Amino acid sequence: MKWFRNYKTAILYGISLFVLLFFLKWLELRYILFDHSLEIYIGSIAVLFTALGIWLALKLSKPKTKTIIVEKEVFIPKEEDFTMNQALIEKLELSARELEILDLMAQGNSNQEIANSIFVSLSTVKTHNQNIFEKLDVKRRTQAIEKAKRLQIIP
Amino acid sequence: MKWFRNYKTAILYGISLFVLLFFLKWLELRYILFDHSLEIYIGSIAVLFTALGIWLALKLSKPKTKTIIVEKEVFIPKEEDFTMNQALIEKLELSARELEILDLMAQGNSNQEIANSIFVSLSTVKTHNQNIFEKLDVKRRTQAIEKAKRLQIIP
DNA sequence: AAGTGAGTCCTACTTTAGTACTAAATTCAT
DNA sequence: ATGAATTTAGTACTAAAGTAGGACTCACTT
Repeated sequence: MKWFRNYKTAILYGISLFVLLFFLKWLELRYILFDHSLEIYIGSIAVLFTALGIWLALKLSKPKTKTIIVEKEVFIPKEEDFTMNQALIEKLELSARELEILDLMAQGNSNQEIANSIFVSLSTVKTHNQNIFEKLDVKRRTQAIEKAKRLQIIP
Repeated sequence: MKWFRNYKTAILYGISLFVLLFFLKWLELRYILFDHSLEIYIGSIAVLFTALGIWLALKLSKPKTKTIIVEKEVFIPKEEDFTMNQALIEKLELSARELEILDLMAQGNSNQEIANSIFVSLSTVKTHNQNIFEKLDVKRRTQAIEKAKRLQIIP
């Protein structure tokens, strides 16, 4: 009987309307000598347009939203749990290009391979490396990779 | 009088409807003789009852509740989620010494540093490296580190 | 006792990485 | 438009890494 609870008022309205129309009909029969079909027509109009109004309101009204925040433990896969430590990157003053090279470095590429993939010379990669090592305060590429991963600068 | 409170709006609506219809009836009695006003009367009925329907739906219907469940990701620090892929290590035939060196390598140590820390010569480390690279099918230490981490051979 | 595999160490060599500069073109905000 | 930062590229050098052999010891197995 859930539907009844939900539409209780609507049903009550319907019943009251029916009773009311019946009462009016009775009034009409007793006091008015008018064309009966007109009254039925008017009543039908009223009922129909009330229904139309209800339908319009229900269909067009914006639903009142209730936001329930449910905390759910999500096991984040390793490749997804990486959130770049933007603040740290800025503090270390690592440029976008340097990060790009750092990433390629961590993937196991040689300087020559990095140079080829980003279309610059080997010299340029080496220069970037120097800056990266200085900024990260490391001596070797392997240290740079380890530190960058530990500091969440690269995945 | 609890029932009155519960169905107050419905009753009030019923009364207002009654009053309204009575008023319309009165209007009808006064002006219905003029045929040209019938269209206006019907139109008024339609508009009024549409409005009533809208009002009824908006005021009396249960508010539509749209429940938005927001799954809040709770960061689970995977402290020691590293389980060494023992099966894979055996398949790759990596010895304990090789794993030890691989680990030190991944921490950013140079071959000389590795040699010093495990009290062997640089040559020995290099020999181990050759075997590690061959077993992991890589060309460089950085690739070895990347692959070993990816395959969960080292943390 | 011979064989095996892991670990050790070596020489000699090539390749790659890294250092220490210099310097120009480009980008970008003030 | 000017100055700072970034990106680019170079030379010349040293250091480290990697390659390709060979060789020895030791523990363990067959």
